[in-house]
Amino acid sequence: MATVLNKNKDFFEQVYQVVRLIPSGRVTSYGAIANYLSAKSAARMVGWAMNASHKLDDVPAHRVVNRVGILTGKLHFETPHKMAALLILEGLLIQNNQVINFNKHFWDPTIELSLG
DNA sequence: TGTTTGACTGGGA
DNA sequence: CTCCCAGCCAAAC
Repeated sequence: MATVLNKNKDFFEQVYQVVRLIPSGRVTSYGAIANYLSAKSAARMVGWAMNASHKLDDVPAHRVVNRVGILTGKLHFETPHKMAALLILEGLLIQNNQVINFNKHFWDPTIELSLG
């Protein structure tokens, strides 16, 4: 089963569904989500979608960082330190706005959701 | 209806 | 190694 998601929904909703599947203590990148949804494109759209996810409380946007593991979206949270704080509570190490051992905690939807 | 922007990414200089 | 540029595509103006 390659698609646990409802592709009939809007692009934004597709992004939300993937983000909701990210386990606690794990992180992924905008590009990874974009790659899983519409094949290697619109990484920016994922970020744009997250911007509209504020109204939703089920979308752990703090688990989505850029390809290097930097919390680029922290400034869009309620408070700048909110994003890092949430990740730290989940057992991650944040230093200099960046996730330590990012590759170790990286959660790739293309892998995690296709092999399942 | 056309232009600008953006929580990104990869490649080149 | 750091800095710059082009591509990506939907929403906002």
